[in-house]
Amino acid sequence: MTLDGKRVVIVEDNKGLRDGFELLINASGKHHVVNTHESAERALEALELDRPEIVLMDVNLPGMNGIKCTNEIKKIKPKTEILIITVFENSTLVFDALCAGASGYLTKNSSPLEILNAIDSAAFGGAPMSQHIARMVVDSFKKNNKTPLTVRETDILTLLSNGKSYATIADNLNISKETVKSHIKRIYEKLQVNSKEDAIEIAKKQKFI
Amino acid sequence: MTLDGKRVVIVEDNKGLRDGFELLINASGKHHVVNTHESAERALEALELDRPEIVLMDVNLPGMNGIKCTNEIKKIKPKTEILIITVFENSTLVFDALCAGASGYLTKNSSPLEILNAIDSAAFGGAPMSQHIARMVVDSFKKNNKTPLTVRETDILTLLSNGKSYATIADNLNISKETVKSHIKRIYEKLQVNSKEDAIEIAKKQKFI
DNA sequence: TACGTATCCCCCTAATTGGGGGATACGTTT
DNA sequence: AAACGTATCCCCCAATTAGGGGGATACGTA
Repeated sequence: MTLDGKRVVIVEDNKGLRDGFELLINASGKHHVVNTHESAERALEALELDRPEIVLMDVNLPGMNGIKCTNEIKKIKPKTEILIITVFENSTLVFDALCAGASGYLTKNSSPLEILNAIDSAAFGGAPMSQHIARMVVDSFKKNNKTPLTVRETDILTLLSNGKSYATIADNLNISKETVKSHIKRIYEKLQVNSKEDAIEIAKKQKFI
Repeated sequence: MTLDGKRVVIVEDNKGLRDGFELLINASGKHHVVNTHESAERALEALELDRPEIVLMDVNLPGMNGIKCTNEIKKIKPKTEILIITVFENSTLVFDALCAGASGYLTKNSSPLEILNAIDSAAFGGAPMSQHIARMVVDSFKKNNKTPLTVRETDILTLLSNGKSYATIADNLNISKETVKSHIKRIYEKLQVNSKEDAIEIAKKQKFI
């Protein structure tokens, strides 16, 4: 497969790393770094001139952080691919970054080759992630198999947790509203709660739903 | 990094592919195939004897499908790493597989090297995915930046969509219940709905929340 | 100045929720 | 055969909630 060179911008406050990434990418001959910035604010100011197709973004920056910056860039130029490169792999940070529109998430111990591959991958519509991050993301979907709830109860609690009323749930499942009530009573018993809110909170925490 | 050989089981109804995968893995010298099965039912029967550490699982199987089988294996042996290998990359299928506990999702056009790498990755706690699948998964987190809702309104609708009552939302945000009501009125106006259920449905569909 | 945003208040009614008490039917396990 | 779990449906009742209507104040920005 052929690969056009992409316009890359680097946002990283550490000068050593910034220069290192720039050298690495330019030396590869595939892509070219059009600019580098030491803060999110500077990167946003220069966005229209830089016209990056790919941005390597640090998270911990002086002033505006990299996640907020990702969000801002996506608002202005939604097609920009943003790769987070950071030492932190805190799960909240990872999911916040992805919600903000980041296309990938690499840790700074990635090898030069991995970083170049990640840029290629992003250029081709992939989502490069460090192994550990990828597992974190995939695991976030995984349901707990040790649920005390029956399939029917799980269905009903899931609908309830999506803001549906008893009537709507009954309608969706083609059963009577009274049946829904009965199931919910059992759910509350099993989870040892006595309100919708508590049931949802506990069930989500334990990934029953 | 060193790598212990893993016990691999293949579940695939196509004999050609099944034998091909087996040959590939055994020839690599890293891992060994302890058994292969042409159906989910057979694989489950043999689970205790096979004691697989990694399972390559097809989705389209005669009888029980690969996703249901993934769920069953995870119930009995939660530590088993299951890699889905299929021609289908329908998004519902991908997310169902991950919810069922699959650790990775590869498409059948993956090269032999990619498949071997995926097994290594799974053995090391990664989550191997084809580029396109990875992007699908990452994109599922992405919020729509073109929301008509303000930050405050988005916060409130998010809490509402998690089953919270006006009172709880007010409490969480340290504002009066009347303020919550005001915001919700504005949200309904903007989304042109007049109920919680409709607002949540529309907002979710458009990834405002 | 006007607009959007965020905050708070009143009134009112209908719908919803949750707790209590049941019942029937079906399949599995003891 | 009896007990259990599951799924289905019904009644009554009280408190809370949701939604619609009408406001107000304050702050910052266009």
